Amino acid sequence: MRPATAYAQVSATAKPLRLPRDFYDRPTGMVARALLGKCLVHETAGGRVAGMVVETEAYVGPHDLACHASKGRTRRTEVMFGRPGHLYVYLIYGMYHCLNIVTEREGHPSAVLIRALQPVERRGQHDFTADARQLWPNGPGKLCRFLEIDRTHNGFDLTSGRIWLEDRGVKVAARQVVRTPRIGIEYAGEWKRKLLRYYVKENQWISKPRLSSARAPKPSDGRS
DNA sequence: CAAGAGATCATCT
DNA sequence: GATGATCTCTTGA
Repeated sequence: MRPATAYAQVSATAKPLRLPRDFYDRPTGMVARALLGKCLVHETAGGRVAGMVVETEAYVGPHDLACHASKGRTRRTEVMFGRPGHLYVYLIYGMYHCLNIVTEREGHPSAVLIRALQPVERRGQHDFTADARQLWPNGPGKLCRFLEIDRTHNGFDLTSGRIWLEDRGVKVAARQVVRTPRIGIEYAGEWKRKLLRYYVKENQWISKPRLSSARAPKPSDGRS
């Protein structure tokens, strides 16, 4: 028998359950926290692709200067003003997509950015350690490639259809949750300092942001 | 290891 | 016409 891997921990769980709309209809920071440990699944024409959420960021509303909706209600941000539980996907830097999940009541524009997944399955494949790093879902742009999601999926309803989030019984304890400022929002004034990024402590699949100020505060955490 | 540049385009002014 | 919720590669100490 192989030793227990992180994946084994993910797969040996209770009955999968698609998260209902109520899950997303809560304060955005709460949803960002609750998403840690949940499994994001895309049933593609070529097979199932799935990963466990290990890193998120909350974009809490029109007053949040880092939130796209703070610039008003436009065609791009329209989805965020709608019902919770839908995808907000946009193209960034001309080459990458970012996947967000709309939160809170209709009319309140807010969303959670999924920044990293721990890979669980890709068309029958369950071991990803030998993959090229480029294929890993350990970053907002890279996880969209992994999940085969692009802006054609913008507005997709997660409560019905071939993309969804489910609870596989993985519990992320409070002591395992690290909070830091969000990444790449230098323009956001006071809001860049708010602790709205959440990730699973010591998980090897969290993204590798370049901003040292946004890194985990404790170098002693990662003894290398 | 840190810092900088380039790729590349939809969206908004 | 400028910008950006990214990522990889290159350079240099």
